[in-house]
Amino acid sequence: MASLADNIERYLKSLLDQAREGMIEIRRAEIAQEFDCVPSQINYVLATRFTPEQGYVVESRRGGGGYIRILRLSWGSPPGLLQQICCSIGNEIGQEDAEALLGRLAEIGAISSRQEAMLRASLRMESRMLDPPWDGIIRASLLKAMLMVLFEEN
Amino acid sequence: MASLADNIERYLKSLLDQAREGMIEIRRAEIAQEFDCVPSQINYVLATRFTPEQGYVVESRRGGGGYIRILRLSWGSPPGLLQQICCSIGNEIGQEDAEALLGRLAEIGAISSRQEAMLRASLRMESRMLDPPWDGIIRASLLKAMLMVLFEEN
DNA sequence: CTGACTTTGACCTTTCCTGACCTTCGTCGG
DNA sequence: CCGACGAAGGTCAGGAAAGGTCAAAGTCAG
Repeated sequence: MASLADNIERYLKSLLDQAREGMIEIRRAEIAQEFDCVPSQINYVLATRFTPEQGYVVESRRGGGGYIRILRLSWGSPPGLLQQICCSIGNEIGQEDAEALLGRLAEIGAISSRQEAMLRASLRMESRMLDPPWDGIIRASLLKAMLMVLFEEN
Repeated sequence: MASLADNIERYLKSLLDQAREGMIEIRRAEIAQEFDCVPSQINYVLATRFTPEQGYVVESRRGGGGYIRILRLSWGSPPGLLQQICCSIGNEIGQEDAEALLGRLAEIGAISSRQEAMLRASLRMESRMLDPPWDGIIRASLLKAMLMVLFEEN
């Protein structure tokens, strides 16, 4: 059921969980061999699941002794979290960035996966109904409203 | 007479009953094959019988390893009340009706007064930015999304 | 007979995976 | 010094594998 890309993603994230400093260094060819796939599959996974929007930074070096380094970005202290998020949303936000943000929130446990699913579904419904530029503007305001209400525990 | 759509609906709901977490993940093509029908019949069933108003949220992903995920909302207690509210909102709602609804939710303690204030502010912003009929539609969508997320305990 | 609900199929979009070919970097022989 | 070579990683396009959309045709109760 889970695709190869999903499995590689999970594996890399589990490595990140174990690692201190939220950083790991891998050899592309090694990972590819472990999962019995072509090396460029690793690039695909990195490009689709480890973007800055999703909270990761990837650097690499070619040539002999080359490597790929993955950093997991962390948000600052919980007190200012909501403010940081709202700031990063801005006045408008694209569908992909919005969903990446939800994924990130779920990953750090700020929202449950059920809440993530519902917010995602809401955003998609809203997306289908509106055209640019309204969709981005409304999406941003919807997201901020929902997060504010959600984090206002009680 | 039980139509094919009815049978598929019953089947999916029985899967949901068995599943923990009130969530199942299916492959469209598989279900279609089990019922010997075209895959798009599954979309029809989902679109007509698993809507948010009926207490369900559907998420999906395309492409290789794609899936369809169905979540059943718990709606907390008392069962039915929030679902009724959600239904009563309909496809669109006026600014006044929406604010009245928020007032009632705050009165019965379903949301805090801070939450009420924030939602009210959000609704007013939408109103200023959108013209009929979009404003009513987006208002309804935002309200329903909020109810779904807020009353999803856990 | 008519309107609402079902069912189907043709065509579309998204996501995944691979393989051929390209670029960068270290190193080693001349 | 320096240029060829090997060992990384990068790019990109194409084909395959899902699921989505929409409108036309079918069915059925009233």
